[in-house]
Amino acid sequence: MRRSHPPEGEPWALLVRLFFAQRATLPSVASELQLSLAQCHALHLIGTDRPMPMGRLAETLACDASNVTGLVDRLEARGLVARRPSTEDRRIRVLVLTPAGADVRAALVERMMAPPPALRRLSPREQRALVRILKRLLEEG
Amino acid sequence: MRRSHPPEGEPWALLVRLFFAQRATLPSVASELQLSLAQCHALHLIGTDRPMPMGRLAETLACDASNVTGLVDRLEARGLVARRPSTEDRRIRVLVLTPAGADVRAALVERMMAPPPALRRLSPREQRALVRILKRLLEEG
DNA sequence: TATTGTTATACTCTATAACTATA
DNA sequence: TATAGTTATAGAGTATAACAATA
Repeated sequence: MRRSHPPEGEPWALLVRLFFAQRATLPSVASELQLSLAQCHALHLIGTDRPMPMGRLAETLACDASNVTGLVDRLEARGLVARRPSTEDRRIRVLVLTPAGADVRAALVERMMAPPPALRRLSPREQRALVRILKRLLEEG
Repeated sequence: MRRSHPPEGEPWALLVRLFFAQRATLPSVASELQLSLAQCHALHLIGTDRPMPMGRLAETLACDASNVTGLVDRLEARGLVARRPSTEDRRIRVLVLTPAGADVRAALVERMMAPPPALRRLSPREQRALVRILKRLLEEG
């Protein structure tokens, strides 16, 4: 194996390890809620701030529109989301969460956003330093 | 929407945002190399330190063994991996990278591990602080 | 008997292309 | 003519259950 990536101690290598460690928990959360990863992602995006047209969901998920049709079909069949006609453009269908969908989404966000125990072991000063650094990392992309 | 998850400024919320921002780049790396995400993951795991029995790959990928059969079928059809009989237990098949597979894997790791430009904007002191904090976060799991 | 990997089957995810309704 | 969404179709990922070879 080539050693072209950064060595162990570099910050990025550590972040990647943290990503993978965290990524491993998402499938268990998903199966706990009887959702696929794609459904988790979609449910997370629907019903945040503003109504979600299907086209915008496809764009945000970076997938084809035809894919969203089937994805929403299944979420709708389970009573989690509903299609509503747009009042402005009759071609557009906006997605809304049903009460059941809002509950599942809340449970999902709850578990997804639950900080790992290791984070609580950081001192307040370390937590502030981490927040400051992460904000700088998120400034651009 | 319920506000049960940590508010914006909390370190974990920021890490999750960074996680999703980074995760969004993997599909483009994958399609660049003509690989699916599952194939990326498998290729990354095969050919690291020791030979990889199919059963251990299934375990590490947290998926069923029958899934690994098809996954390896396709990687093998593309000439990236090969099945070898185990010398110790004739039920076991171990996976090895072909030279072409090692090249693709190296390109994958190269791109996956490339630090984002934002990381370079951190001062050396910030980078050291980040490394120290991330090591503490990774101590346990 | 138990374990490793495969096969058969079914469902979900994903894309491309052709289509309908609307703009 | 262009756009939003659907349908048809195909390939990949995933799981369960039944199976063959080996332990």
